[in-house]
Amino acid sequence: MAQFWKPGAEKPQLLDDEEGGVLFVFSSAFSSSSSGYGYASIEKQRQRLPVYKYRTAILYLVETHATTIIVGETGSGKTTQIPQYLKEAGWADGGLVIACTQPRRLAVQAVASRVAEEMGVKLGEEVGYTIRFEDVTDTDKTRIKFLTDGVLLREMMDDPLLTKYSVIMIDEAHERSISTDILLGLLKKIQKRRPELRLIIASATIEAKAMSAFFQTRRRRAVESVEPPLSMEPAILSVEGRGFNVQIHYVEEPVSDYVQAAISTVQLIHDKEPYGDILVFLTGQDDIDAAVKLINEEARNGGKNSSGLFALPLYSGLSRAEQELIFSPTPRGKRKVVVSTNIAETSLTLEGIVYVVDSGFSKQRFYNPITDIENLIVAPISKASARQRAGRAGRVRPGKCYRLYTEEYFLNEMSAEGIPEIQRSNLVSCVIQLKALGIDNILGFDWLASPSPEAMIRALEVLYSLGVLDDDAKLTSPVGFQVAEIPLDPMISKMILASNQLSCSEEVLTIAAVLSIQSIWFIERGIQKEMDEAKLRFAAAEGDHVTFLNVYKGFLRSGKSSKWCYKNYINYHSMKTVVEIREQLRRIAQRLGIVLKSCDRDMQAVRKAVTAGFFANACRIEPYSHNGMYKTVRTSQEVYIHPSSVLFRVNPKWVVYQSIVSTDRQYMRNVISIDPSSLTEVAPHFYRQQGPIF
DNA sequence: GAGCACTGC
Repeated sequence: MAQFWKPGAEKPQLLDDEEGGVLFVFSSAFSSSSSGYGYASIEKQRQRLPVYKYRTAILYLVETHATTIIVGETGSGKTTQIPQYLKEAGWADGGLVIACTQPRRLAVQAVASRVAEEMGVKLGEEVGYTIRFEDVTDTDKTRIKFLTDGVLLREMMDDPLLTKYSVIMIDEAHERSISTDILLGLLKKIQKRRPELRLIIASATIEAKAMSAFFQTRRRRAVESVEPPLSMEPAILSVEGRGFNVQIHYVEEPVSDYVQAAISTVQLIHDKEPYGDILVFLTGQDDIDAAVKLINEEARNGGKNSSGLFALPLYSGLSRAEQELIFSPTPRGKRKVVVSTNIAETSLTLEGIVYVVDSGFSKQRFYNPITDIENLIVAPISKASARQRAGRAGRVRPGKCYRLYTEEYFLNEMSAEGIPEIQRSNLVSCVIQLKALGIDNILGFDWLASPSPEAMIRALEVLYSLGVLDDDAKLTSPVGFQVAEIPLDPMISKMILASNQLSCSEEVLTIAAVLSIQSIWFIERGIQKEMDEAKLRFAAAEGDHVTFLNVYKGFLRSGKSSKWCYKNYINYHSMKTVVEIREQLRRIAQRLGIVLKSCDRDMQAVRKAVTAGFFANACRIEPYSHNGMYKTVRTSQEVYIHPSSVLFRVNPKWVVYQSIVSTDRQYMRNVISIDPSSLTEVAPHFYRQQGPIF
């Protein structure tokens, strides 16, 4: 491990961290020159951040090491300060740019505007940001650029060595999103070609050792031609956070029902503890709605200990108004309980939380490459997640965290880190992106965590069947390159390409945009009947895809009205996103030479285009089936049409689906009826191999 | 008869 201290400075201490690894900590503040901006109060605030006393150390490490790993808890100020330190030290001189990536759009925007404010510059000039649909940068002026890691990956398609950047900081690396993992693998490759490029990997947890081992190049010797010599060995620096102390409580015996246990714990806190809001982590909408109802009923029925207690749900599917409720300050004499999914673990930060109740579970995605199905499964969280959850209690003052599992379980059974997303997902998009960047040997790629060979092979098979890869697993021309250019699931991209010859690109672009978001329907319990009736107003006999076209037309006709959406139980937010994605796709399609044409009422063409992308997901209803059982053509799996589909209970003989959700049954989502002859027509190579099926 | 969370030229 890298050992460094600045000559003449106090020698840093080596400390054992709690996982038994060695960390590098500086024991006293380093002197730091003022940056000279005329904002005294902001400058003072900056200096109060924990990261400030490491300023000189960070700059020295970045100068002398190709890769610097910074472990810093929330509140250390690393995200906003380090890019500024680098800029002040001259890393953006000569027209170069300092990049800092985030996994989420909101974080990119928030951090960029904060940094622009601190520097006293207009956002979009010296400090800018880029997220999908929004490029707030100026090619000539922007020196510090915040962006999502997905955008940086896309930028590599045009500039594989990312030559305009002098330093790239990958933030929140511990979250291990697919994009982060791919990016880190590629950046390691770039480093070999561009030794002058500096990487900073910022992570909240002590995964630093694994990360450091990954960036350890075989060539251990330093590059000595430069001064000071550049070490290829990663440096690790730990920066403390600024959270308050959180006292952890465990249950003595394992609980059997964590919803019930969470409710009792909330009541216990309300009964015994001083004021302060409570955040409860459960797994999904079902659990959450049930818990909220029970807590509020107890409070209303005048349970003597429950007065003043009120509970609110929090999950991604909530409307704007419901979300605002959660962020409004708690009235005096009241105690707010927010019952949330994982969304409150990383994406949203609630102020005023003093108590956290942690069920120890979350819903996680798992991919099975054999069946090619992604499942959502309630699974135990990792120690890292548990710490993150606990930390939510210490933002305003010292707090308490009640874990609904035993200490013994936490210490001995809970895994240190979660399984990285790349090992839990379908890899088609990831593989095509690597192929487009010229990485031909996917199996031999230098992964931070290697996906299973089965998953990689499955992805290669799917891409081969789509005609995106050839026999040598190289991108085909033009189809492969075109599909890679479109920022969507390759099956959807293939559907768009097919629409060109079928003269229905206008319709298919709309369908593609809708298929690439979660759902356009507004979801609320208790009003199912009204919602179903509203859906019937748009329902098309062909299936969900054509229904989406009807909704989109209606939305445009209403003048993109939010009222119209509300009246029709359609998610206004989703529709706005659909319009944006469609516009982006329209531009890309035109660049790819796709002629924008409408097929008017000829839905045959639309069905054929959908089939050209999703032929591998063809299903036939079981003969004499009275419960709507289908079998997939490829693997003969039992599947059913999802109750949210307009084809639910309609059960046409042949369908293709977009995806499968797996609960007690395997449900097909987004289903369209097809003519089986079109399968052999659009994918003869695929259906000839499968043997006689009709 | 039913939905963890993010994200992309």
